[in-house]
Amino acid sequence: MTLKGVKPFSFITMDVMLCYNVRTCINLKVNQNMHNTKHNQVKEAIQSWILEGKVAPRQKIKSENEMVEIFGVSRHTVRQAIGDLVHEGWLYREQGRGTFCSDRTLSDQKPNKLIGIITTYISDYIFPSIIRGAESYLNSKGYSILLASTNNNVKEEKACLQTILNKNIDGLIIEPTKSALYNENLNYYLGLEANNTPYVMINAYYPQLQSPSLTVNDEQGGHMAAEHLIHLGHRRIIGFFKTDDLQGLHRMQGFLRAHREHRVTIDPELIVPFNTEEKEEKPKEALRRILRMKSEKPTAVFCYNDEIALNILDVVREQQLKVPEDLSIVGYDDSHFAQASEVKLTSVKHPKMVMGETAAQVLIEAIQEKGREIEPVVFQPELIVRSSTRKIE
Amino acid sequence: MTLKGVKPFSFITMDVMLCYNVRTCINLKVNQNMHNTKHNQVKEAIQSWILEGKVAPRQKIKSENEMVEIFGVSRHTVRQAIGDLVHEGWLYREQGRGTFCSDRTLSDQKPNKLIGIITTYISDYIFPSIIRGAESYLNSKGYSILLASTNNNVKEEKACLQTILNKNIDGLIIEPTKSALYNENLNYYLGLEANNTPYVMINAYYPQLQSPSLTVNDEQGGHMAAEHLIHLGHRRIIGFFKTDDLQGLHRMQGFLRAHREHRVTIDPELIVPFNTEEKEEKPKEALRRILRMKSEKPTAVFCYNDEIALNILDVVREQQLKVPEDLSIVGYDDSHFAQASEVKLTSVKHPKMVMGETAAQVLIEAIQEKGREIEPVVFQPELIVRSSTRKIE
DNA sequence: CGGCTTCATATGTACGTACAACTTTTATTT
DNA sequence: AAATAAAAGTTGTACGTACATATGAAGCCG
Repeated sequence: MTLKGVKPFSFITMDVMLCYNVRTCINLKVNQNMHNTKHNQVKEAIQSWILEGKVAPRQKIKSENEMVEIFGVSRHTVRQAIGDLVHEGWLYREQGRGTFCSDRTLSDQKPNKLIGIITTYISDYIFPSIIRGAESYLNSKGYSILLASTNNNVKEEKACLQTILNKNIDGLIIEPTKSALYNENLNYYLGLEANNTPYVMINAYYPQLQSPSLTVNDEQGGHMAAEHLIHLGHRRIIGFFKTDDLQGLHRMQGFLRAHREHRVTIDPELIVPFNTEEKEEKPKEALRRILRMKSEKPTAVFCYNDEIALNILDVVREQQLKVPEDLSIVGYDDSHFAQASEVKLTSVKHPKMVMGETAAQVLIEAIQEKGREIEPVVFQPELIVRSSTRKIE
Repeated sequence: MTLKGVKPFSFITMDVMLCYNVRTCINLKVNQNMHNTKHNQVKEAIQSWILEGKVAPRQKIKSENEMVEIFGVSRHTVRQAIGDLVHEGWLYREQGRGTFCSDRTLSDQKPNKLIGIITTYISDYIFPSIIRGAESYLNSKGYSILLASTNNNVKEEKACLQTILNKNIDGLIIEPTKSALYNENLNYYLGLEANNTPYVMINAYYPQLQSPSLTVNDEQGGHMAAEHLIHLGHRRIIGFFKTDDLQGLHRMQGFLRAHREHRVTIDPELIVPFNTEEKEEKPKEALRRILRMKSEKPTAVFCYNDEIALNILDVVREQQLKVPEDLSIVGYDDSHFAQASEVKLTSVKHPKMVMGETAAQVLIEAIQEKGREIEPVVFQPELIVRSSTRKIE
């Protein structure tokens, strides 16, 4: 009874001899693992295929049943051998497809089943949805989540990156800080790549870095919102845009493009940029100022997001105006806020939970299949028309 | 044919059902890893012995044949489960002697600077504040955060506890699931204590377990809200209470006590209990029903939280009533929502970020000063009076 | 008592069968 | 030609058996 396909050893014949051999070896603490069990011989045979280059990484090896024939052993024994090699990282199995040689080029780190997530704000109104989407997917895959937030502050981002990268994570989902500006933490991302740790950026990306990202087509979102208002007959539309992240700039681009395409001239007075620190007061004051102006009154407002829209609504009430009769308003994000007020906001909707989930998904794929490129995903927004906008003459 | 020693699931009976269940779940990308294979159930059972402290390090666990009897599965299956756990470092085997629990304390003694946080909902409107409070404090102390959410579901809580406890955390902040009901995961908390890992509960606690907790005095909050309305002259006050967590029950208690103290009789028709699953529709329908009734109309409403209050506001508008002229409304939590609408809600405010921060603080103290008892903290709520309540005759 | 065997019990190896779950290929139908 | 169904191939789970090997305790005996 011999293991057919293997050269060096035969079974029973060597068995007795080797028993003594092994026993003496044990004292020397050498080759203790080299029991000449059948599954170990099969294991070594497979291993030699890999080492000798007979199978390349990602290439399918012989099926279990073929090996049963080749080695003349039971399937159980073959599975035992393969199982060991899978645990040791030589192979991976895919049900229904086969067993494959893994790419052990730079791996060799025990999987921690740990994913880092860095967001700008934890308590802001839409990020929890994104986190939740990622959380539910990752949890279902047995991964844990390491969470940190940067408060849209580059220094804090640096601190987050440092603490999280110390934890030997398998992957990272990050919403970059102030993406419109130059970021001094680029080195950390380059380090991630050098370390072969996959990462995805959500909501934004650094143009300098060609990093995989999931984004919403904000240019189109801004375009949709503006076009909606223009189609309703509005010609003087105020636009509030946050300009320290790319999302705001893109929304503004789309907003302007819609105006150009429909040959609506833009009054620069009506374009109000602001940054994170000014979000509470600047848009409100700008609106009051614009309403005081002698020139032709604006008839519509596009807001960077629903939160700003609600602030704007406060000013509208204070000025005794009515929505949508006197002023149409379009928000962005389609958050809880959009339906909280007496005026149900027309808003640009985009996937939130799904984005988190997708981020998690592509990340896990990149982890499981080392070396696989993460392809950028762009989500298309959708305009949800409610009662805050109306047609005018 | 059932896996005897394990409570929750039975095999073949569930097997076929779950096949389909799993298949549908896959589309939802949920729980894909939680195959309910027999060897996985056995594995989890053994793992829980360890986590719950039923077997100490270096102690022998039940033999394979005993487990065959206990679980009613084949030896092959038991070996598969044990094999996995050996690979993952939970157990080690010695031929002829038995299988033993490995001593994982010695191996990774180094402080991990890792704190687990388990909440019910991540995306719900006030929890992000709590998480953020904890996050900012912990980050400043150089700790990282491991996050998971239970969706207020006991089964998911179990899964969270298992994955997080695998990660060798230094401490745990947990918001318990459905605290008004009996919880089957108590063993895990006892295991934490046995393992000398400090933990704090927030928002709720299990009376059975004498666990350290941070809570809001919800009884007083309910009392304040009701007393405020009674002082304003209201005598028929509707109360919406969530009754599957302790917070809701406490708010109800305080609400009732205020009525008793001021000798205001309570119409049972006006007390509306609901649970998590019914929160969207039941309160709204109840209000419509009450307003249709022939009896004397109620003049005020107390809502379990601001989210419910906003739903109620929708019904109020639909019925063409005015707030506060026709109906006074008091909310709870003083969330963003309280100021989102045209009616600025009177609401019961409690510390949110501060609670998260305090939880983190006491936990870190308990970690640094081993053996120190964590003293329970009760936060006092505060009534923020806005324009949704008014005096009546 | 010390040393030996024997026996019960534990894990380790190896064989076998059957069916489930998944993927890919082929054949069939529309 | 495209959509659909069936078949074949592959890994995954689970049952069973048998015997090998290692340990520890009980019993035997010089």
